[in-house]
Amino acid sequence: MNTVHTLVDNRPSIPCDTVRDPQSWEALLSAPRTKTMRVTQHSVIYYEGDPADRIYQVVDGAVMLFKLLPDGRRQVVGLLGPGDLFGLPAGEDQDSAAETLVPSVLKAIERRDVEGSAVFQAHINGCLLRQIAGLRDHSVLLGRKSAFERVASFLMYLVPGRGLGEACAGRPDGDDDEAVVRITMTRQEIADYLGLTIETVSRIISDMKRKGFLAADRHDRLRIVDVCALCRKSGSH
Amino acid sequence: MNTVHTLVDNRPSIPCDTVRDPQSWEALLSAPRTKTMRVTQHSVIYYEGDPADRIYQVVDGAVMLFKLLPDGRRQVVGLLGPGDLFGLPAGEDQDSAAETLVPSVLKAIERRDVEGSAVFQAHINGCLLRQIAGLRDHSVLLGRKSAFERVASFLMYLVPGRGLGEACAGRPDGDDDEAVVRITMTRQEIADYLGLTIETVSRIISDMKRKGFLAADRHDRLRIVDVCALCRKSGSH
DNA sequence: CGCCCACTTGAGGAGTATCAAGCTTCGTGG
DNA sequence: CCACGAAGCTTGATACTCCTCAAGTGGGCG
Repeated sequence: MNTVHTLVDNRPSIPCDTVRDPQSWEALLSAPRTKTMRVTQHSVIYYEGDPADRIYQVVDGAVMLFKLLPDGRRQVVGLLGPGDLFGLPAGEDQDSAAETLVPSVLKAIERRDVEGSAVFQAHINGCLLRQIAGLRDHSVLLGRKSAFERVASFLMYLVPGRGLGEACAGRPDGDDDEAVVRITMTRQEIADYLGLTIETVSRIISDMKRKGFLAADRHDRLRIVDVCALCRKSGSH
Repeated sequence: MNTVHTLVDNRPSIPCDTVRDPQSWEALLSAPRTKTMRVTQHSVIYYEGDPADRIYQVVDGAVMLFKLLPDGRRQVVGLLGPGDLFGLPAGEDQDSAAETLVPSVLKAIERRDVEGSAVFQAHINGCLLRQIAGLRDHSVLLGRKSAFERVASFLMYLVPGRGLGEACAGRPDGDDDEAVVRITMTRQEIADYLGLTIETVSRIISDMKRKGFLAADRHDRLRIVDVCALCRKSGSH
C-alpha cells in the first residue's frame, strides 16, 4: 500500500513524441513495455493467487473472471469486453482467475508503469467504478432473482446497446422489437455466471422458447422475439 | 425520497491551516468544505438515483449499501466500516442507497474537491479495489454457497481481525478458539445481505446453537464456541 | 403490567439441484 | 462422403433445500 506519488506536472500541450512517461492512456498502450497478446479461446491469462505484476486491457474479444471454492464450485465474477481493465487486485496477488471466452487481443501493461500517474489513476478509476456498478447489479441477480429472471437478465445483457440499465428504455414497445444474440459462452459458463446449474439454464431456455420469448436460430445463436417483453420478465423493470 | 441529514459541522480538532489544495487525504478530511455528520441508527444518507455530488467516508460506525427491485425485493450490496468510502458511482447518480446500521460519524467531501487530484485518486483507488475484492467474494457466497455456509461466512466476517481471508489462518486450532460477536444488524438486514429470508437466517442460527457451534449470550450477541470449526463450515476453507 | 415489535418455530409447498438417460453437433478418420 | 466417437446440450424423474404462510414466543418500553 505504499503508493509512490509521482506528481506528474501536466502542462496543456503534450506534443509528446515517444515520451519516457506517456501522458495519456492511449500513449501508454503503445509504450515499449506494454505487450500486445493474441490469445485463443479458453486461454487462462492468470490464476487466482498468481502475482499481479501486470494489468490487462481487453482490446478485442471477451474475458471471464472467476473464483473457485476448495471443493470445485465455481462462480464467474465478471465478464469483460473491449476497453475493460482487469488484473489489478487490492493486494499483491490476483484475487480471481481470468480466462478468455473467445479468441482475444489483450494489452499487458506493467503495473509499475501505471502506479503513481494521475492520468492513469483517473482512467483506472472510471473502469473500477463501472465494475463496481456491474458487481452490485450482479449481487442483486444472485441474491434476489429467480432462475427465469437471471437468464432473462443475462440475455438482455447480450443485446447490443441495451446493457442492463437502458434495457427497456430504448425503443417504443411497438412490434418488431427483435434481436439476435450470439452465445459465445458454454452452458456451464453461463450457469457459473448466474449461480445456477447447467440443467436449469438449459431448461429455462427451452421454456422461453416454448413460451414464445425466444426462437432458435442455431445452437449458439438465439433470436429474442420481443426484447421488451423479455426485459419485463427480468425482474429489473 | 429526501431525508433530512443533520449536518453537524464540528470544528474542534485540527488547527487546519486552511489549505486551498490539501496535499494529503487527511488534510482533505479537515478541509473547509468537508463536513462532519453525526447520524443516528437507520439514517438514510442517500437513495438510489440521488445526484452524487458528495462522497462519504465512514469515520466511526457502520453503513449498509443496498439496491431494491421494483417489486420491493432488497439486496444489501455492501457493508462499510471506519475508513471505507462510499457515494462515488460510475455516473452522475447514486447506483445504490446508503443507510447507517448504527449511530455513525461520517465525513462528507465535495466530489469536485477530489476529482483531478492525483493523491486523492490514488487513495480512492485503493478503497475501490478493496470493495471490488469484497464484492467478488460476496458473489461467490450468493451464487454458490448454501444457507448454512452463508451464515457461517457472515459470522466469520464479524469476528474481529478475521475478515474473510485470514479467517482460519490466525491461531493454532487448539482449544479455546472462542469469539464473541455483536450483531448490530436486524435479521432482515442479515437476510437481505445473504440473499436469504429472515426465517431461514433464524433457523440456521438456531441450528448452529443446537449443533454446538454457537452459544447465546444475549439477543444481539453471539458466542462462537470454536471459530475454526465454524470457519471450516463456511465453504471457503 | 401489557403492548408491540422483532425474532423463533412449524407445516407445507415451490423451485432448483441431482442423478440418469437420450439427443445434437462437430471433428476425425476410414 | 459417411461412420463413428466425444463433448456439449436437452429432457426426465426424483430429492432436497429454502421459501411462504401462519402461529407462537420473548424482550424492551411506555
